[in-house]
Amino acid sequence: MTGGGEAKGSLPRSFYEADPRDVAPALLNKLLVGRGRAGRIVEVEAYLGSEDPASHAFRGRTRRNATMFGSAGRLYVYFTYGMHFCANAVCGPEEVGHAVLLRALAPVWGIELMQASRPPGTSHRQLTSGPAKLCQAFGIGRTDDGADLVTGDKDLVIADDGLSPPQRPGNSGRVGVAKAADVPWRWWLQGDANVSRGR
DNA sequence: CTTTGGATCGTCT
DNA sequence: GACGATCCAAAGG
Repeated sequence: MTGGGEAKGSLPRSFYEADPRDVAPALLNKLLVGRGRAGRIVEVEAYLGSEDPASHAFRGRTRRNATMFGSAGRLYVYFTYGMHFCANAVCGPEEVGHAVLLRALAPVWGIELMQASRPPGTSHRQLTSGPAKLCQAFGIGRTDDGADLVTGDKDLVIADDGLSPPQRPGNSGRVGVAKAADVPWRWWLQGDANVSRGR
């Protein structure tokens, strides 16, 4: 019995109600499932809200980042570089703006649908090997901001299929951030071909 | 293999 | 008006 209106197989909301530096590595080897597709999470980064100069939430709540200040277990989707979307799992208590950026997946099923959502000729390894790539492969866009990963109201959940997180994940500073470049809040599944090129 | 620059526009100052 | 939690193609070694 899971209770609480959880979608079948999805992680409980309590999973997300923790420090993003703990949630992030715990998300490795979980599955992003929905829209006829599934991918195993192989790379993540933690962002610590108002305490973190690199976080969108650092300078407080705005219209764009409002989802980060809401319930844990929702998806924060933002638009950047004039053409890309990236997706985060909101963590921690409400009003603190904590989140985990989903940086890369290993395709598991629905691969033909992912191919169809990416540019023609995209290789298997490049389907979901970056934060904007995986959003494109799953058809995640601005209307998915705020999607509930626990109830699956937008047909997107994170599920546990029994594979544990790696005991010894790779760990480094975060990619593409100018500020707080020293903190090692990026984790990945070592040896996985779908991890994005770091720095 | 690595490096560089263009694309493209919502958001906040 | 500046600048992205990026990606890709093209150019250079």
